[in-house]
Amino acid sequence: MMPKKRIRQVDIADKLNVSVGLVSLVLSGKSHEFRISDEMAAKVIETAKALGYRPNQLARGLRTGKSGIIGLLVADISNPFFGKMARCIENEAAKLEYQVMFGSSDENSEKLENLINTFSSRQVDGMIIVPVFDSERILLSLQEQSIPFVFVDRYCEGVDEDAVVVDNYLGSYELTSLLIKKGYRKIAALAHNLGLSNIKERIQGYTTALKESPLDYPVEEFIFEVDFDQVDTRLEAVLKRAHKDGCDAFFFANNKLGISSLKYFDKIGLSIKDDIGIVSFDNPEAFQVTKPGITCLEQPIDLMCEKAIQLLSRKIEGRVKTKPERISLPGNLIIRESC
Amino acid sequence: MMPKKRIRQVDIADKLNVSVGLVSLVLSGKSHEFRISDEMAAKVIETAKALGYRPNQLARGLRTGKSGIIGLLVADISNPFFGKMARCIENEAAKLEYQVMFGSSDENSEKLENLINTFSSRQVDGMIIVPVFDSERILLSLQEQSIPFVFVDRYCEGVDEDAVVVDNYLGSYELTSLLIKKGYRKIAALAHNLGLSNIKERIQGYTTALKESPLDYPVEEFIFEVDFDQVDTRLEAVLKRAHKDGCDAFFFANNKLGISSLKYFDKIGLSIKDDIGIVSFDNPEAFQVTKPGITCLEQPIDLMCEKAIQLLSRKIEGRVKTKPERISLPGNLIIRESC
DNA sequence: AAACCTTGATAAAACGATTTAGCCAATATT
DNA sequence: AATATTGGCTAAATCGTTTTATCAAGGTTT
Repeated sequence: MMPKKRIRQVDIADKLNVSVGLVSLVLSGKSHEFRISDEMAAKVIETAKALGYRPNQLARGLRTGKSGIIGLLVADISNPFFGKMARCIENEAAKLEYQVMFGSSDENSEKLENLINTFSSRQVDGMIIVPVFDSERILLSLQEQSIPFVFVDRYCEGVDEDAVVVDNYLGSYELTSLLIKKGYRKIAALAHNLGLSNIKERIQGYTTALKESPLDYPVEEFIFEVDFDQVDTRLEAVLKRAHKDGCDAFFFANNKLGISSLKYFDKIGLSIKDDIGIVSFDNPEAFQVTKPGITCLEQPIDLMCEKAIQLLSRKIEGRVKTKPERISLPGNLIIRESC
Repeated sequence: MMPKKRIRQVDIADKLNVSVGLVSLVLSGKSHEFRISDEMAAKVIETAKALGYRPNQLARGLRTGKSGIIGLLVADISNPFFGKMARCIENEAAKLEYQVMFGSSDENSEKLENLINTFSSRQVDGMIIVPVFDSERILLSLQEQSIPFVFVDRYCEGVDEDAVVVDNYLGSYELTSLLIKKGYRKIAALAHNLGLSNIKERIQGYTTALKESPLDYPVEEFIFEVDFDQVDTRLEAVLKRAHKDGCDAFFFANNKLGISSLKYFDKIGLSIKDDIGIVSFDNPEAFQVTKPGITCLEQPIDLMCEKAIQLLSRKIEGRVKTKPERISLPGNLIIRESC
């Protein structure tokens, strides 16, 4: 069986005894603009279809300088939060005829750097980036390469670019206030990296809510940082420790920590709602099916992605814009039975 | 501030007063093969680094005929099962210096066709495909284009290509047998599309286990098909109906149905384990944190992806191979408290 | 009849790499 | 001394498009 060669514009041109240029003009819809006769145009389109022509986007991209690809850089595509994000970005990008290429940084700035560099090498037209800790340098260098990008979920302090995030401060403030209102007396906060912009804001909201409350204890002593790769080794101990120190409620700064902790509470034998109160950022399915359901702050991922692609595409198309925007969208407080 | 032009090989060549060809040879590591002097090679590499050269993969791809991109076509990247898959494919692909571009078909053959066509247009070197119902035609046409691809999770009956799947039959057989052993008398099965190869096998395993058991009722009458887009409208009624008809246990053919049903059982007021027994395919986090935990069959996603990329890469590299393989890997039965 | 449009096409130069054929010294071989 | 070999490089074709400049032929205008 023959390997069957791909059909190129020149094949169409040869068949019709015309030039490649003409074929190109017709196929890219410039017939009228370049006064190609309607009959000729029709013939070209017809044989293109008949031969099963598909444009070679590599060649087209090389010539036009646009690859039609958007790079999506998340911490981990297998995290349902980023999975949802990927899906929303995919949908929005598709509307503008972009394809999405993704990469997971694992919250590691070196990996992020590698990904950014390969994506740049692949001539992506723009990137949607979830920046990680300590990635300022590479992001500044990306700026210098003048490849358009926007931040989502978090931003990088030293890098002045568009960003779309949930209102982290308000969300945490609401979650924490709820715990306080319910009568919990000592609330621990857990986060995986206190250096990230979104986490900082979340801790800020948490702290402020407590400071404004009648509760009076050294809040800072009950903010715990448990890195992702320490979940298996340290999380259980931290939870036990906090409980032993009198914490009767927990604020989780993201879904991973919330979910993992659920397992440990069960193991330790602490009953949620009866023994301890719980609130968390994000709204993964696990929070919806577990009993009691977990009170949480759902992020408007679809809206965030819509905005992000809007910002990105106008950058790509070079539509001017005075200053980078930092868009903050309200989260959705979902009250369940965990507190 | 200047737009700062990208550095090309010719810029390096000009700076050193040599030809582009030489620069290319050096940078692609062919110095020795083409007897470029070590000092020259060193100079090229040095200035490449100094100027911050990054190869243009579009140009390279156009010339070499390899884009370095693998297309991943799943049903929905936001489904944690496919999210995990994406992550594993990403990791395996990275080892071979491939980037991954993804697309979600939503179990829709038209969408799949569009995605396959755009991916083909983008010159992906190969694709990992989760085929959907009624996609035989487009897949055969892909075969004719001689673009390498392998199936994962399911295969398409009429298309003879490599496939990597979990042992669906055995997994379902084990899950169902467990329910039978626990003493449940009437077990309903729910699936979202009985036409898919993996679902067929799962139903086969379920049916066989029942037929081999002392239980004696018309099994076929308790196999329910609830499409993804009918979950909100029909699932609750189906569950109620089955329970009213005497079903005391449920077999779910995938995570989506299992998770959604959990919510409805809660709503209907049926207590899992006390009132009904439950088993499901897949092992999403929701099954791990809910109480009681859901007994399920975990798929070896990492292994499946490893195999899939192996098969794909050997196809891409044209390494001969007698016949397409259909690899079936054993699942991992996880026994929890839901039955 | 010369000058001018108009219409409908073509030819050729890009885009940035890879890759092959070949050139010219200098050295080695017979 | 003539020829072959080797080392080190260059020139040019090529990948499949897009895009601009150009051209031929016919129709209008003076």
